[in-house]
Amino acid sequence: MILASRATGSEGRPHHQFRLSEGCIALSQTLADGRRQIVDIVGPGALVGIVLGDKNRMTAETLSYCHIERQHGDDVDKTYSAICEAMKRIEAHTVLLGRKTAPERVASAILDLSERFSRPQRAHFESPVFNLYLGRGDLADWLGLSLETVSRCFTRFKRAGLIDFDEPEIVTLLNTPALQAIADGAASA
Amino acid sequence: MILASRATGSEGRPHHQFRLSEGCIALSQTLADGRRQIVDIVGPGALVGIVLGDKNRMTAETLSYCHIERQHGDDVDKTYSAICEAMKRIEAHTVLLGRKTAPERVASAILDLSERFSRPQRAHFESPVFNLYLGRGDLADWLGLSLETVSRCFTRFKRAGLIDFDEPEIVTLLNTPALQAIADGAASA
DNA sequence: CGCGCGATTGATTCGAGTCAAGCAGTGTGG
DNA sequence: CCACACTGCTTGACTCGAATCAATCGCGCG
Repeated sequence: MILASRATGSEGRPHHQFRLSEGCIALSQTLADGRRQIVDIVGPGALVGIVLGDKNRMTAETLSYCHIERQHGDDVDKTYSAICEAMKRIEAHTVLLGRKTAPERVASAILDLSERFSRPQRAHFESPVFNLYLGRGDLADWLGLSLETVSRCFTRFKRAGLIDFDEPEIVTLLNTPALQAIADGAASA
Repeated sequence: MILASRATGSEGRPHHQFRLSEGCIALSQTLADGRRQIVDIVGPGALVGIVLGDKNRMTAETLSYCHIERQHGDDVDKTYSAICEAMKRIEAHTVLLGRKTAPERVASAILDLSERFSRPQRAHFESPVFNLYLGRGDLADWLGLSLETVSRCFTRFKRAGLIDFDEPEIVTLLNTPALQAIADGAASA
């Protein structure tokens, strides 16, 4: 499914925003020769359409069943805090893309997505399990890597006992602190 | 000069924003081991403090003499369009960091900065000259490259007759379309 | 002068990309 | 039911672009 990117009026600020209440959406841009970069992954609670901005050539595609509700633009405080969230995500991602190594990127992504898409845990002592809505190729386009490199990092983390997965999209976190250390650039592998 | 990053109220939306009327400011984040990433370069007319968001650990440093004026937060339309501009900049930069090669990044940066910091041209047939407010190291931290790679790209463009410079911070554009082609990933070198 | 800082240039290394199989799961049609 | 194609993931061998390491240069300054 492709969403049209018309959430705003012709020039001024938008009269309403769209809030994603359920699901996962990827916003991406593509260069002339086909190189693709996913600019943001939108999860439940976030606004679709801010990142789209006003006149940006941006493609949005849903990565799951999605439910979007209209939020009236009058709720300025709510909108403002959602914009701040989006900014924070993109800033953090900028650092990731500019300065982190491949394993650091993948660890960061796993932790980020696990927080935003974690399934309700049955018991508090269970390891958190979550659904990666992105395939390896989408992850690559989000993290500025190649599909193969992403895959290699996953198997490396799996072999190191940091994560586990049987189906490649359903991931269990086995050692969150170690992953965090890698994501922060404090650990070697 | 280091600016404190307190432009907002404790939790809600800010009561006022700060608009940069003159000069150039770099907003950056740094990883534990010292790797630095400049997240945005703020030029005249743009708001300082949006990108800072609410609770972001972000360093702002001026790269020139700067003049900042307070803009009251009530001017929502103006603020909104400034936010859109900032979003556009960061989105474009995300694509740059994730998917562009070193020469493409440098060409993009030169064109971006030339637009935002071009000196008034004496005559319309003159080649545009502008002041790079960033040194090679800052450019590297902005473009996700090493200082040396940035330098090499500059000399490469100079030898190819695309740009010229005597002092390394004052650049003349000699072939804007070719630079644009490189920036867009449509040309090889 | 001698020092320090920023930029340039060169030689070498290395991380991630590319190219190329191979494998499992899923669906389709004979 | 099986052969076949197709899609997404994994794995391995090799290449290459950019990082790193290391001089060197030029300039401003105490």
